[in-house]
Amino acid sequence: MSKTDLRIIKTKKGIYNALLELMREKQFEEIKVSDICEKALINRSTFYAHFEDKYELLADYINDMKEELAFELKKNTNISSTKEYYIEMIKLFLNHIEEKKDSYVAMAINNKNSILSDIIYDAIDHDIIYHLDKFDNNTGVPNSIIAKFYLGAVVNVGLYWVNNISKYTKEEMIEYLTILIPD
Amino acid sequence: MSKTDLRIIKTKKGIYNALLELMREKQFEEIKVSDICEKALINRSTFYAHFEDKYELLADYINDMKEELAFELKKNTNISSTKEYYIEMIKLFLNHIEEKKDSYVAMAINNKNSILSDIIYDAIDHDIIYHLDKFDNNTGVPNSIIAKFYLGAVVNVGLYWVNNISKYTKEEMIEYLTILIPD
DNA sequence: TAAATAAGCAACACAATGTTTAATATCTTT
DNA sequence: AAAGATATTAAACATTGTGTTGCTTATTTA
Repeated sequence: MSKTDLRIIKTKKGIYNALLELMREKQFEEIKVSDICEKALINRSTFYAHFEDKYELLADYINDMKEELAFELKKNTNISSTKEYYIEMIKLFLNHIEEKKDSYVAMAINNKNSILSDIIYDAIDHDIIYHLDKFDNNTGVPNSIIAKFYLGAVVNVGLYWVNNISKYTKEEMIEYLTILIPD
Repeated sequence: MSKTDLRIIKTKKGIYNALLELMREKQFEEIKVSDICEKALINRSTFYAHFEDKYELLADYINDMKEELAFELKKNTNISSTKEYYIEMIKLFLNHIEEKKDSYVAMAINNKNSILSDIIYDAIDHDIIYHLDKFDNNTGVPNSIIAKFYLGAVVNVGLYWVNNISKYTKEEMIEYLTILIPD
């Protein structure tokens, strides 16, 4: 298992950056493979050597973000109570947004949050249901629906923050969500 | 101000239906203008007489759904309390999904809920903030964030229902949401 | 430094888009 | 029901972006 050729790493990184920049300017659909190549300073055939098309490129990018987020969320070892678990999750989630701000904001600008939702839901959804199943539930509401409810709530607030990231600090956001989530 | 030519109404309707059918089969991106025309039994130049491209077509369709939903939600005259307002909203919302099931399910199948979220958020968002501003808020959390929180929650549960519409009845969904929303 | 391989270049076929024209069908109006 | 208006058709066309290929050049690895 030899390491990847430096040139490959370099061009791939260039392609990703070009995509990100372009997504800040216009909708993904309007972006041409040739635009990406122009910005990344590579030949078009080089692009096709690495990706089938721009959709695969985006999928790869999204997948990376998804994996990174999922990796971060795995750090949540707090299993004392449901509420504490949620809060810890939220902290990890907002931290990650703050760190990868550029990617998140570009996605938010570009696609009306839809891609972002996909990323986040996929990363969190399973984990949360699995967690809920470990606790008693005397509400009469199926766990799957409880999970969707709070997941949707937190993600939507998170997205709002991505779109208004200068308006509130991360600490304020955590405080607000802590209040809104019931004990 | 004369009324619209019957031919126009007919072809536009045909185009919308064709789009809907195709979206049940494949992703919007994969759908060609010529596919739509083939299914709608019209000439391609006719399509271009009505729409700039398939994106405008989809935008128009989405806009119609948005307006219909917003129209339904206006029927919410319940201003007694915040909770009752929410519940009434949810009922109108789920009713509308049930009535326009075909459109919603096609969108859900097709685009991972992203388009749907746009439709619903846009229709509800303003209304909900406006409503919240009329009541006292002693939680310490800004109204805009409270709105995003519950809106995200309800919409996400709604989307889950769209994707699993046979699993629970509308009445069950209303019951669950009534439990999850605090007094 | 030699061998391997990634990137560049240029030409290509191809598919789908969007436009235009004149002929034809359908609708509206009187 | 006929005349006039206009939406639709069919066919041809230019254009654009895609994806591929064969060959050359540059960079990296070992």
